This record gives sequence, C-alpha cells and structure tokens, in this order.
Amino acid sequence: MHRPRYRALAERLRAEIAAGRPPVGATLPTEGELAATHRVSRHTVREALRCLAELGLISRRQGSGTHVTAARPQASTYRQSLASLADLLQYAKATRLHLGPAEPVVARGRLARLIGSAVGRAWLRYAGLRCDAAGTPIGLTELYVDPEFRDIERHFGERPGAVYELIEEAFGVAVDEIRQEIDAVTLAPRQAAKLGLPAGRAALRIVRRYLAPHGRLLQAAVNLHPAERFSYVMRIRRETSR
Amino acid sequence: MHRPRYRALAERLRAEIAAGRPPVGATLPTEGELAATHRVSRHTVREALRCLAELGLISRRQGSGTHVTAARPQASTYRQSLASLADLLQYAKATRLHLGPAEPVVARGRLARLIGSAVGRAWLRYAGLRCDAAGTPIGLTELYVDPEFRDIERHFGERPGAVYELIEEAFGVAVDEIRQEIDAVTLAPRQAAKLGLPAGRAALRIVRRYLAPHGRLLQAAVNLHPAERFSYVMRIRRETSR
DNA sequence: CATGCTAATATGTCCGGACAAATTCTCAAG
DNA sequence: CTTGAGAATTTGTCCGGACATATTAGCATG
Repeated sequence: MHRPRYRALAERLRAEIAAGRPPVGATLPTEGELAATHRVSRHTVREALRCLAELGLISRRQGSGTHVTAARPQASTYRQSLASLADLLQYAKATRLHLGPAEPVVARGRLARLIGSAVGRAWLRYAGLRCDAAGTPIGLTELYVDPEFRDIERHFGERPGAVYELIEEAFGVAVDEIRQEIDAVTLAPRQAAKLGLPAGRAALRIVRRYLAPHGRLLQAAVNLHPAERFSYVMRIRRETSR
Repeated sequence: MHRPRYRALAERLRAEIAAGRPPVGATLPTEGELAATHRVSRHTVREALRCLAELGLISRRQGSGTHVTAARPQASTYRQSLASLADLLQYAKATRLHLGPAEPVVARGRLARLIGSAVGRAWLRYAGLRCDAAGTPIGLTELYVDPEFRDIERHFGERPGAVYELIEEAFGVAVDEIRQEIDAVTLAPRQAAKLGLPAGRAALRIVRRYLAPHGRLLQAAVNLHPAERFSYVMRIRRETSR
C-alpha cells in the first residue's frame, strides 16, 4: 500500500526507538545524517521527525539535536477506591440526556472490562448526548442496559431523572450500589466531532456500574466529558464518630 | 518582540476567525491567496495553517480547501457536587509522596481560583511526586500549606499518612471538610517530563481543599495523574432510609 | 434533470537551497 | 583548572519550485 515517504520513515524510526535503538535519553542521528542514510530530503526527514514528536517519542531543540524521550506510552493503571454519597439523581435532573436508538451488543474484551460485564453477555447500547439546562453539550454518554429491560425505551423522556430510576420503577428491581470510576482520556476524532471540539482534547471519562443487591450488573454508563466543560466536585465530610 | 512569520500569520488568522471572518463553516482563502495577500511563501502559509489546525480551528483537505471548524474553544465549565466518604487516608498510606523544599508564593489570579484561596494570601508550596508501592510515579502534587504550619516540614516522612493529618496532630487544628474537584487537563511539557511522558497527554487533575470547621482553608493540594496511571473508583451506596 | 467525463482547483508531498538562532565544542589565555 | 571567545554543529525558518492526489466545477450527452 502506498504511503508517503515521510510517514514510512517515521514508522521505521518509531520501530527502531521501540526496539531501543537508540534508547531513551540518547540522541537520534542529525537531520542531515538521516537524510543521507535514508536517501531522502531534509524536508522529508523533518516531516518524519515531526510525526515522532507528535507521538511524544522525541524532543527536538535547535543546536542541541533530537533526543529520545520515550520508547512507547506506559500501560499500567493504579486504582484507589473512594466511597461517596450520591448526588447523581440531582445531576440527572439538572441535565438532559438525549438518547439514540438501541443497538444490541455483546460485551467482550475491552468493553467487558470497561463496563464490568461478564464476557459474552448481551446488552442494549444507547448512544447519547448530555446537555446542561442551557442546551450546551457537556458530554457523550453510552448507556448499556440489560435486554431484560428493553421496554424501558417507552419510558425515556417521561420526566427528568436517571435511567436507573426508571428501571427500578418499571421493573421492580433495586439498584443497591453504583460503582463509579473516573479517569482522564483523550477524545477520539469521532467523539470530539460530536461535541464540536478538536480531536485529541483531554476529557474526563466517568464509568458508572449500577448493581443490584447481590452485585448483579443491571446497567452501565460510560460518560465522556471534555476537559473544560465538566469537572467533578465532591465534599468529603469528617465522620463524627472519629 | 521577534516572532517567526508563520506564527505571526497564524495569530492574525486566528484573531480573524475569532472575529467571525470567516465564520465557522466557511472556507479560508486558498494557500496561494494567503501567500499573495500576506506577502509570504506558501510554505509559511502552510506552517501557519498547521498551527491553526493543531488548535482545532480549521480542517484541511486536499482538493477541498481549508474549512473553519471552530471560532475558539468553549470556556464554560459545568459543576456538579457529589459528596463522598473518604478513603483518602488509606490512599495516602498506600502511596508515597516525595516532596521538595518549600517555596513561598502569594495566591493570585488563576492560582487563587484553583486552590480556593483569598487573593493575596501567602502560602508555602511544596512540589512533589507521588509513587505507588512499587515506586512507579502515579502523579505530580503541589501542596499549598498555610505558613503558620511551616514547621510541618520536620514531620514529613515520619510515617506514611496524609500531610493534613500531620498538621492536625502537630498544631492542634482539625480538618472538618475536604472539597475535592476532579477534571481532565492536558499535561504541560514540564509536567509530562517529570513523569517520563510525552507532553499533551490527558491527565486527571484532582484539587483538594482542606477546610477547618468554619471554612478556613488550611491546606490545598493540586494533583495531576496521567490518564493511564490513575483512575478514581468510587462506590455509591444506597441510603437505607430511602 | 441526471450522469459521466474532463479540466481546474486546492492541498499534500518532495526537493534543494539559504540563512537564522540556539547549543555545543574547541582552544587559547589566565 | 577555569573561563571566555569563536567556530562548528544542529535545528528552525523561509523561500521557490515541481509534481501527486483529492475534490470541485463545468460541460456535454442522454
């Protein structure tokens, strides 16, 4: 498959850096050397190096050279549990969630891990946009609902509130615990486009898992909130027993 | 002050786009037209347009032209309060915070807003790196401590725990409430370098304000956690009174 | 009016070159 | 051994040019 020379060069250099040639901390050959070695123009080399810089693999400084700053992004995640008292309902009432039609999906791999589902379990996925009272989009939502509650669609929009409340009322089940995970992600191009933002923007991802009394997952929601449109505020009160 | 031509052009074009000339959805003049109008080379124009593309203001496609996609990034923040029960102490014990020397600062402007301080109030700022038990950096911390507690440095490292606990014990004050704000930011180059990561990476920013019983701010902490090294997990339990 | 083809247009890629600016290295002097 | 000046090195900026590729406009035909 055809590919521009500068991209091909970028890919070769990226692979070499990943292989430790040169290692993090060392310098790459100069632009002139790379041009001679790979028989391309200095412009092409500079374009290739710009790609690597965008990936965060190298750092360039005039007079100093091109330094390798990373072989590849790190992949280990640290987790810490913090309990809280919900204001979720108030949040749900204060904002408006516009949901699209249901799409049946089966949870596997990353999706299963993300929403805490058993592998192979079926879900109904609803993509939506959440807006504040003024109609300004504040985030994207993907709602995963147990197919057992497929009729819940009829209740959407009946009144402001949380979907899990509707499920509780319509099906006589109870959400006993909500597990919430907050982390930072980078908006993918399609996600960014839906929010009218440039891709690559930092966003809060808030995953909520709605569990019945014995830990059965009834519903899950994956929310993406762009950095400047949403922040979480929590008050942590001292327990009086202390 | 000297500035490269391509940056000056980018700034002019950015200001025009912000002023609606041309409006979002319209196209910019072609590269050739811009080169002629501004008496620069097409290369300089392309560099300037690349800057605007990086800002997410324009979208470029060969054969089609340069389209304006945004006038400027949105700047309104939505805030929602959610209360919680702390695991903060456990978190503090499970990780290790390496703090540097104190640096006196006066809170103004953005800093005052960020940490919730009165403008003009003096603080001691300690920059630090937090690591997990294995020594892997999981975030950067900036600790702001009331100068009244300057002797607290002597207590650093005495035993694992939270700095506010040390302040409580050493000075006979009590933290009554911790206000925590979580949002997504993009790591600045220096911050990223300290964590061995490329700049531009998404990160969780968690600001905690430690308040005495009548709302007096005793301490504040600004924590930056890179996206893949940290996530917040919370359990929200149903209140039994419901 | 719809369709298809071709030309025109606009950005993308690549080249060579020159000079500016920041950093590093070398060497002489103290 | 230290210091400072100057040269060398390396990236950054800017130019002009040519060709490739994708998109759009225009026009002829049915």
